[in-house]
Order: sequence, then structure tokens, then C-alpha cells
Amino acid sequence: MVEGPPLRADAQRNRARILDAAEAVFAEFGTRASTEQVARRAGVAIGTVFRHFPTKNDLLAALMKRLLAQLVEEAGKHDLFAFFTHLVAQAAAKKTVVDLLAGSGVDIRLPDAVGHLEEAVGKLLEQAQATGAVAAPIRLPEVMALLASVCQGALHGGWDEQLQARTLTVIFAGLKQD
Amino acid sequence: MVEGPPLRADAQRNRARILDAAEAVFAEFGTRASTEQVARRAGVAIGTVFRHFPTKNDLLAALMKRLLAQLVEEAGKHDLFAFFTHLVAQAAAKKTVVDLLAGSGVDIRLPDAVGHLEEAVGKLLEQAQATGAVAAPIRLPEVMALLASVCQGALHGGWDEQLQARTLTVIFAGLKQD
DNA sequence: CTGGATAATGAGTCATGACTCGACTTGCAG
DNA sequence: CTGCAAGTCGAGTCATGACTCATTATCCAG
Repeated sequence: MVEGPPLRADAQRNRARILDAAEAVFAEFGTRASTEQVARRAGVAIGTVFRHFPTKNDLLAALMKRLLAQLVEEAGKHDLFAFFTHLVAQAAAKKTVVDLLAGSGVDIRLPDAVGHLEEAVGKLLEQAQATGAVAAPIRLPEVMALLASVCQGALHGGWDEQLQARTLTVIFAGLKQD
Repeated sequence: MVEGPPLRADAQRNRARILDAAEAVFAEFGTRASTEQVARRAGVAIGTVFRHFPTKNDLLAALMKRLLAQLVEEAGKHDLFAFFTHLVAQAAAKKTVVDLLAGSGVDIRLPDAVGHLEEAVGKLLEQAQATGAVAAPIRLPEVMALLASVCQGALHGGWDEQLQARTLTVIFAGLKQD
């Protein structure tokens, strides 16, 4: 993470705009959407996008980092079950994260960012187990696995609210008593 | 499903080879692998592939149909929990089905083929509920949803055997008592 | 103000991949 | 056998999309 000299004001503004545009475009069309499309939505020429993010992968990585940070923050506002529910409901909006966590075509390494999310969920798990809401033998890996799975399922399957609820009910029951 | 006159012997052979090659290639590289690659593996010129399957989508649809039929057949050999376990273990090998059921980029409509799978799983569910292995209020949609989710999770997350087992344990517990 | 460094622009390059088509082969009916 | 319809071949077309770079525009330190 080498920081050069600080960015010029216009550059900073554009960088932010590009990330916002990328979030919207990739959420709507998936990570296969073109860089052109992102540039257009950001109201910026394509060269500018590549000045800030030398490759499309770099753009995706930067976006991913931002989105994961948001998730970590949200984790702090919920208990484990509520976090699950919230994520599933948001799955479509956060298509990018789900896609990327799924490793669909693009490879991106963000060990620390993902680590922070695991850490946050780990805390929720501890709390839930302290309350007895989740059975003792449950460990973090399977909770993360279930979280990722159910997000992908919800995203790709186009679940309605009722199906979301019924599916989560099964998982919560499974977590409660192993 | 209009059938023209029967295919010539060599054409039939090639059609089968192409489908086999497609299964292998798409399983290894995902559905983004090129038609060229499939042709090479089949030992056939690219024009031949396009003679049999006018578009890449047609090829994927035909392959999907075959794979789903296999799944339906396998469903008959297992009880519900065993089928889950089997599918998860095979997730990587059947990447294509998972990808396509996930609708990743390609749109394919195979309502009847998917319908048959649902039917087969429906039977397993009934049996499991008759035995008391699965709680009564569970319905087919959430079972299908869980099945799809966990396959995607396993595929994209690269779960090891232990994680597969632990994750499935949670789901099975959830199905047993709602 | 202003000069030079920083940034933006967008037409152009290059690679890839789906799909076409006219020349050539080959299975098979008669 | 043999003629020809059915099938194969693979170089070529076209579209798309990542990335470049010479030119032009904009910031901001002094």
C-alpha cells in the first residue's frame, strides 16, 4: 500500500465517482459489464478509469474492499441471525460482493479484508453462543460457508421473501441445535 | 423438439464427442471457455460444433439437459441426505450444472428438465418425512433452495471434506426439526 | 498570475471469441 | 460401384472489450 503524493482535487472527485459508478453498474449487470459502461455512468472518459485503476481487476479489487468494509460495519449493528437475514435480503443489491466472493471469473486477493469480515462474524457467533441461541459445537468456518452459500442461492435463484424466510428458518434451526 | 431425418453415423459419433468434450471443458474452465476449446478437445473442427449446435447457448442447453437427466437418475439411488452429500461432493465435477442453474451469464430455459429434478427430489422429501427424518412443515422449495445454495457454496468456496461435513450437519439438523 | 506538473480525453491497437461459408470428404441408397 | 446429399473443414468476418498514448485541459505552488 504505497501512497504517492496526495491526489489533486479533481482526481479525488473522479476516483470516488468511478467507484460509485462501478458499484452500480456491476451490481446491475454483474462483473462482466465493460469498463466503458462504468466510465459512461461515472461521466468520465475511459482513459480516466484506467489512470486510476490500471486494470479492470484493480477496479474490482478496490470496489470489493469498500464493499467488504461496509459489511463489517453492518455486522456490528446486528446479531448473527439478523445479519444473515439482512445479507440475504441485500444479496441482489450486493451482487458484486457475492460474485467476487464466489470467484466468478476474476481472481482477487484481499486476505485482510475478508479476514476482517470473518472476525466480525466470529464475534456475532460468540455472542450467539453465549446466549444459547446457537449450539456450542458450531464453529466459524461452517457459519461463513452457510452465509456465502445462502447469499449465492438467494442472488441467483431470485428467491421471494417467503422462500428467503423459509430457507433461513431451516438454517437457524440447524444452528440452534446441532 | 422437431426431429429431422436420422443423422449419418459419423455425425452421430461427432455429436456425442462434442457433448463429452463440452462437459469436460466447461467443468474445468467454466462456461466461459471458448467453443474453439471444446472443438479441439473433441478432435473436430469448429465448424462442426456449430453445425450441431448453432449457437453456444444451444450447446450449453443440450449439455445441461444431459447433466440434469443424470442427476435425476442418481436421485433414485439415494435418500434425501445422501443425495445432498453426494451432490456437494460432486459439485466441482459438475461445475457446469451449478454454473448454469446459477444463471451465470447464460440464459437457458429447460423448464421440464428442471421440473423432473424437482419431482425426483420431491419424492426423496416425502420419503424422508414419512420416516420422520425430516420435519413435517418443510416444503420442497426451501429444500431445492438449500440444495442449490450449498452446491454453489461448495463449488466456489473450495470446501474441504471436513467443512462439507460440518456444513451439511447444520442443514440436516435444521431439516430434522424445524 | 502563470508555468509546469498532474490529470482527462477518446480515437486507436490488439486480442479474443462467436459465428459464417465456400471448398472439400464421406456415408450410404439404389 | 457411383452420385450426391449430408457432413466436415478451417480460414475469414465481425463485434466486443481491455488497455495505450499523444494531445489537450486543469489544478495549484510560488
